[in-house]
Amino acid sequence: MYICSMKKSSLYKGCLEPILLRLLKDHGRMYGYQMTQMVKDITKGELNITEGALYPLLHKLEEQGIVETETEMNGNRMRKYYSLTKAGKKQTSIAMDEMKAFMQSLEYIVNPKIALR
Amino acid sequence: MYICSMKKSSLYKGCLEPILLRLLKDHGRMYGYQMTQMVKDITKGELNITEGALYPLLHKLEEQGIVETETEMNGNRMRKYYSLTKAGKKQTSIAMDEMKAFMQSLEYIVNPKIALR
DNA sequence: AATAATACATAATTTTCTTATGTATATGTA
DNA sequence: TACATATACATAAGAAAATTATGTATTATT
Repeated sequence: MYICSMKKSSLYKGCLEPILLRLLKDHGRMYGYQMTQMVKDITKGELNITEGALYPLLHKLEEQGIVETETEMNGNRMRKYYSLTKAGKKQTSIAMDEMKAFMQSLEYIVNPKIALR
Repeated sequence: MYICSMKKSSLYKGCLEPILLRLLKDHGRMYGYQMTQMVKDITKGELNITEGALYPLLHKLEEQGIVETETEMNGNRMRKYYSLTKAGKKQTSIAMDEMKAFMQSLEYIVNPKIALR
């Protein structure tokens, strides 16, 4: 075998939806590009959401009634603002509980000494 | 829209490989079924690795020279033991660093007050 | 003037699961 | 003893959820 310069495959696969829900819960009303920048900022450059993942997911969430949108013009440039619906807030609450359980599970696995009694 | 009993979609998508590497790093030599049971145990039933995800991944890791195998009989029943190769240990070290960075990123997002200075 | 950043969108492809199915042995239980 | 469950592997079909590539267009920077 040979060691190649393994490209870091994305671990956050599967976590993108709860991440976006959390952002919207905390910041109320955001547009897509803003979400990518904010996630990059608060994770110190670690998590970079690709547009190909972001926009289709936002569209799906809108279809499902989790988020609702308002399109605004910033100069000549469009911004599509997303915010949680009532159902979306309920869903976010569930998703956050799941996330916390998931993160605890990862702790148990990655830091067994600390996590286990 | 209507609220359905949302099935918890698997958040650990993408994390399975580092999870298995961590297990093998900590426990040295394990067989597949044992990995599923151990993960279920230490996560208190939260993470349930399906066989359809587990075995193909183990085979891939073997192909890549990350793990090596020894087949043993337990009575009349086969067990295929996996352990990290030298290259696998190096890869595990990298994967663990990535995992920790990822987990920190999730903390930043899910617990912004605690995580941010 | 050219490049990078902002801001959206979508299609093709790949990765990585879930679900279903199959084989076989061992164990617990009614 | 028969049946269900647990142990132990494997693989195929399908779905989910990304990546990568591409496209349009405006604004800011060098």
